[in-house]
Amino acid sequence: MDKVRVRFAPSPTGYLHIGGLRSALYNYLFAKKNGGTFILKIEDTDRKRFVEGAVESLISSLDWAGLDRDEGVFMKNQVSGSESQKTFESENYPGVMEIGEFGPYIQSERLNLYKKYAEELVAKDKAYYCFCEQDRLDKVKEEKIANKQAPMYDRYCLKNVTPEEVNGKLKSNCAYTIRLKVPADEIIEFEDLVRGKVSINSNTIDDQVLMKSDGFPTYHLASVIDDHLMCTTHVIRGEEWLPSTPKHILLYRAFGWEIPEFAHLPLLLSTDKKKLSKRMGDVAVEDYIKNGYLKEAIINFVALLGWHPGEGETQEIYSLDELEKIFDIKRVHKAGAVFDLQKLDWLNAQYIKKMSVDELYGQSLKFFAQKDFYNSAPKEMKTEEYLKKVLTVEQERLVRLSDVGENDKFFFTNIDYDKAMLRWKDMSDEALKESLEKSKKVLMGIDEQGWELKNIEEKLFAAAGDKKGDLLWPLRVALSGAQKSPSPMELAWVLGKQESLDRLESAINKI
RNA sequence: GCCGCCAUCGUCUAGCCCGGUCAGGACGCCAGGUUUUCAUCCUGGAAAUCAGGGGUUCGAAUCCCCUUGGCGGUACCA
Repeated sequence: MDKVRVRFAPSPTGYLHIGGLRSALYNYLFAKKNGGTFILKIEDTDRKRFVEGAVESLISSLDWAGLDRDEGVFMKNQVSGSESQKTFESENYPGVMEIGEFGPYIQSERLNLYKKYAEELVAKDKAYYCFCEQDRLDKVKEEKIANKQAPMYDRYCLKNVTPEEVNGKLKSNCAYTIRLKVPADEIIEFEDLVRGKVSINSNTIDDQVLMKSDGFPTYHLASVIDDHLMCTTHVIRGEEWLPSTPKHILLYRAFGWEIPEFAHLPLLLSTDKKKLSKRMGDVAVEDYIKNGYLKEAIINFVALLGWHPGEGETQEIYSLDELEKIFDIKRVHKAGAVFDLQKLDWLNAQYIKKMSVDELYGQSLKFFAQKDFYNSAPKEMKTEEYLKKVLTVEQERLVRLSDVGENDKFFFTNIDYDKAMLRWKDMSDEALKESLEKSKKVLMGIDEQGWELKNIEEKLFAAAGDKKGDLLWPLRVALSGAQKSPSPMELAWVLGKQESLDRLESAINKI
């Protein structure tokens, strides 16, 4: 077999869709597993749906996820000078660089190529010029639907326009499209890597437009030409392409080109089992990044949506490295998978627990910076040391990075609470005051050097004896102003000696 | 409408190819335990008559057929 070459080919119509990320991931994993090449190309042939900045956004989401390309489209600042491969700047996107022998990798920069091949198809009598205007096309479609027929093009231009007329219209710059001449009564069959044998009767296939009147190719033409010229060996893409694959096969045949292998991935569905859409919540990878999900969790989660390593594998946590080793395209499911956030949350929490405090700190800073309670906190509560302590305590409770501090705002703000909250069970005021004084005494007895979690715990537990609640509950509330919080020892440790004593003092003053 | 694809706990799934364990795991849910609260963690539980119906077979989630349902496509969008 030729060296494996696969591609991810998004359209710059918005941000990277979570389903797109999964397609990219499966392509990437398939390439890695087989020692192949992973290529990123851009399908920007629809000028109406083009979104400014989308190419750059697509690239940055892919990079965030760590799906490194071997070839294709990159940001300029990513390209190091020592690349041995051919590199060149994109014509249409200023910040973008293309790397590889098969470029350009952006379809809008390959227009001449598509035109040439489309004309070749006409010359071979595999395609024809069509001069029909949209009005007529719409009318034909309406009639067919009214007659309960498939709404296909009626081949008017193939049947009624003579070659002389074609030449005349071409010379006078009439708008035209080029359509595929689909042969009649043919069963088109192919072997899909995940679905097995798929077959369709050519009579149900429309004479697909290949070149649009604006001079741009349609997806069908462009992707086939690219895949051939770029030596793509495996076309791994979403299931929505399954019905048009026979058109692509017809195209390969018309050109006399070798047909690549196909693998059509099941769709990602929202909880109502419909195709995952914006209405059901976030679908853009960027949104997940903003919401504090880790790339490890997203990759892990999305990998298992429609694929499983097989019998005997009961593990749920897989790193990208592991996935690269065990991925098998033949084990991809056929049925669509519902995208359910609960398991993602669980996975995310698992990965957060596994992080070092340094890592957690590094990734949490930008989330802290978005919080009002953090921004208005005093300087000493924004130091690296202080935040790392907060994070140490929060680590096992965090589900998303964006939650940092949310449940422990008292680490950053003045606290305010009702005196009654201080009371453990039916403690008297007397006993309560005594309890707080006792805590104060214990904490005062620990010097700054000894202000370590372990030491604080030891001393406080020793003082509490077997009536832990009597001592610890009032202390918790005094330090946090909250009923739910980390342990009072952790609170004291994070807050530091002075702040802890201050908060205790003001609790005592409430009584 | 027409064409195509698909179908195991609420969700992600193992098992299906090579018929023969109470159909296994994970998330979520419920209960209990650990714990000064919350979270973590541990233990246990409920949860799929394998979409339905027919075959084939001593025996079917697994093989065959039909039905139903869901999804996708049906654009000068990808």
